[in-house]
Amino acid sequence: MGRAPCCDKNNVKRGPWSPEEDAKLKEFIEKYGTGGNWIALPQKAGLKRCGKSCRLRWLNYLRPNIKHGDFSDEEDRIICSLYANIGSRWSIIASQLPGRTDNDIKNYWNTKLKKKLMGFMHSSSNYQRMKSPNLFFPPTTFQPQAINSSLVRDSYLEPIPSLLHPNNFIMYNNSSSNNNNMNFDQLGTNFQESLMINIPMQASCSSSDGSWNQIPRSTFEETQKFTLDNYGNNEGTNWADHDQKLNGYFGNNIQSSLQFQYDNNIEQVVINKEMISSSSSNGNGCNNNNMSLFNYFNYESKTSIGGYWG
DNA sequence: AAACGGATCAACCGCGAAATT
DNA sequence: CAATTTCGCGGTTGATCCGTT
Repeated sequence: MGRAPCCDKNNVKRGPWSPEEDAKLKEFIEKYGTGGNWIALPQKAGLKRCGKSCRLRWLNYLRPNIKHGDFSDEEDRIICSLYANIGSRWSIIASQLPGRTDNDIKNYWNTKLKKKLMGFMHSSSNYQRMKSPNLFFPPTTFQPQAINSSLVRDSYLEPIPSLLHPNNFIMYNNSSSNNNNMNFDQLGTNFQESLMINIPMQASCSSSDGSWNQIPRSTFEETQKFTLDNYGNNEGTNWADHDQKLNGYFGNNIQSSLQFQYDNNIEQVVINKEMISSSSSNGNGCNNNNMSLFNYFNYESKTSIGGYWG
């Protein structure tokens, strides 16, 4: 036996809303509010609609100050950066864009922005410009709104300096128990190449829930180049081998970030690294084991975006 | 002008979480 | 505390639009 339906589907109207229905719903809510009960609302308002349908119509279309139409470059930047950091948590992303609904942003991402981003990444001229991303995407003036979710709060409370700067996409989870629960999203269907690098934990850990931190940005002291190999590809992923290989490159006290380089038709990843202090435990409930820095690459199309897990 | 196919977006669905009984 | 109800979210659908052949 399945779940009981929220309403009698035979006796409710479905499909697009008429102007009359819109007017009824709007008038009722402006007069009496939702009463904290969407299920009971349609009957009170004289609508032959499911409560869920009323809620959706109000939230996505009728409530005041809804913004429809084209998204600005600044909104694009915010959406991309947040998506890269927290994935498809549309309601949280919407909370950072006044007037935009989660549904709108989701549709916009799926139909336009994702392609726009891919197009950008496919352009070799832009690829060159990515070497100096801040020239292409000047620092944003974005100031995050208050966020209630502790899960994501620490991931992006800092102003995001520029879209597509690799540092913006890097997240790590310092909870070793979650290490096998990688839940990354991939933009392209042609995903072929991944890279995961173990990095040590910072000496200090200020995450409120002990689970999420953002890798700090800093000046890098040394640059190491290498060409992506087949480690960690989508079929037969062997992260352990890959981590071991990269640990061999960098040792235990190296903090790394990634940049891209595109020379002579060979894609390379530049690993920027710096020495940081580390210890086995910092006394804040964070440990240095199983730290991972994660990025992945659509190697064939020279496309990259960050991921997350948790 | 008609047929076709991709793009768009409002709306629906089902699930887990939260609230209520 | 368990059962039930409601909410809120993210994924998906399908009607419509629009450009191309």
